[in-house]
Amino acid sequence: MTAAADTLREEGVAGASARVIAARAGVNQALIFYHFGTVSQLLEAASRQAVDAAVDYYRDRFAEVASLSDLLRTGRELHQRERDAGNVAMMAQLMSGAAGRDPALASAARYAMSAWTVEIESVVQRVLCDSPLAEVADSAGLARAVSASFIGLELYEGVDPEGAVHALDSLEQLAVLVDVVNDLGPIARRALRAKLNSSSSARRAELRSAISVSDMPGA
Amino acid sequence: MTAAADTLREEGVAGASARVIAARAGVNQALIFYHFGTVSQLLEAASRQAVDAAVDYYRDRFAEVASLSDLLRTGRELHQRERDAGNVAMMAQLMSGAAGRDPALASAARYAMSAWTVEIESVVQRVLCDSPLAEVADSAGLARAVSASFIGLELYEGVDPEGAVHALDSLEQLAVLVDVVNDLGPIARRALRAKLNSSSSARRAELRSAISVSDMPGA
DNA sequence: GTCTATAAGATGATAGAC
DNA sequence: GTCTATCATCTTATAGAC
Repeated sequence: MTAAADTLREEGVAGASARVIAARAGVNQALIFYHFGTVSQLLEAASRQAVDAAVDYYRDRFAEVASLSDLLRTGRELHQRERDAGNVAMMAQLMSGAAGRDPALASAARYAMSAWTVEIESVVQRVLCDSPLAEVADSAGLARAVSASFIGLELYEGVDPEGAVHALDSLEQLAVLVDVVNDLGPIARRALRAKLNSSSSARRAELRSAISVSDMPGA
Repeated sequence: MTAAADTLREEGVAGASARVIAARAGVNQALIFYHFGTVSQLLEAASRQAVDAAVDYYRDRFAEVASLSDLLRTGRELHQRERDAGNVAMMAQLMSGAAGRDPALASAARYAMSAWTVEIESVVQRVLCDSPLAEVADSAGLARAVSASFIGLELYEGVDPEGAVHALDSLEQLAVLVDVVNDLGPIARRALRAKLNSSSSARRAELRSAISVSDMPGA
């Protein structure tokens, strides 16, 4: 399973054949089918193990995160560590492999994303609960968006390393924006509420009429 | 080339073999090697064509974008259209295939990302130039981050469609945040400047000393 | 340019010895 | 459980007829 995970990380799904993995593990190719049935099922088992280990490692650390700047610092550390470990690359490969309608890889990708978003969501929710950002931030959706974005950035890094660093830097700069709104407190909260009533509710009304629910509050 | 692009979109890199592509085009497999040399080179040519067509289509539309809400509306439209066309999925497949050290696919992925970020960057720069956000937003890095994030979200969508919609919704909600800071104008600008001096310059100082450049303005 | 035929190799998977 | 040996199948890629 270690050999499978390493091969997936370094060679991608395309290079993760039974023979390549078995050679890396120093065993015979037939063993893979004896123990796991198919190559995809081995990759699934290996990635589940890797994701579980990584998420377990961060659970304690996540629990200590109390503020937004804590979150950003932990996030930076997590990204760098997981990047070096190659787990993000592994998830990216699982997801692109899953697009070729491989049920085992799809299941592995779903599991990995779910494991991460569950943890991230609880942290985001805790940190944002008494911030004006709670008005606009949906922690569940946000956790998924953050996870997915990191997958994309990892793939981008494989293709244009300097560009990816550039992109990450600019996202960090943008985090200052969140900090500012947070610090602005009641002023920001009032401005956000006003915005939400004028723009967003119009879109929501469209949505509601589209699904023929007519119990919206009087405009 | 159309058949190659379609196969890449629908079956992924793993399923994009010479025989599959040729069958889709209704021609013989050997023609691919006659015209393009290798399968990867065909995929490269096909993706360049698709990217060029897509970017050309949006160039005029991008030119009309004048405000931040314009940008968000165009962005939403672009995302939906390109998603349906499958171009984001194609880029995702190119990038994950490139991770397996395929030079032609890597080149194709680089070209696609570059083509999009060049266009997006100019729009972002134009829209943000007289906004307080210009203080923290690096348009080049931001354009790359946005492009990469959409790649990740596309892959995620293939694995968990409802979750991906959720993630996109929450990003749209978060866009209201940007709107608010924009509207707050001078107040936000002052708060941002203050933040940048206190937190970010410390990090920049670390970086500068790390690369042994000592010409930073007196603290 | 397009085809048939074919080489030369990789792949997933199984059968059976040990 | 682990191996060897083998299968059918798929792969890229080339040679040569038309």
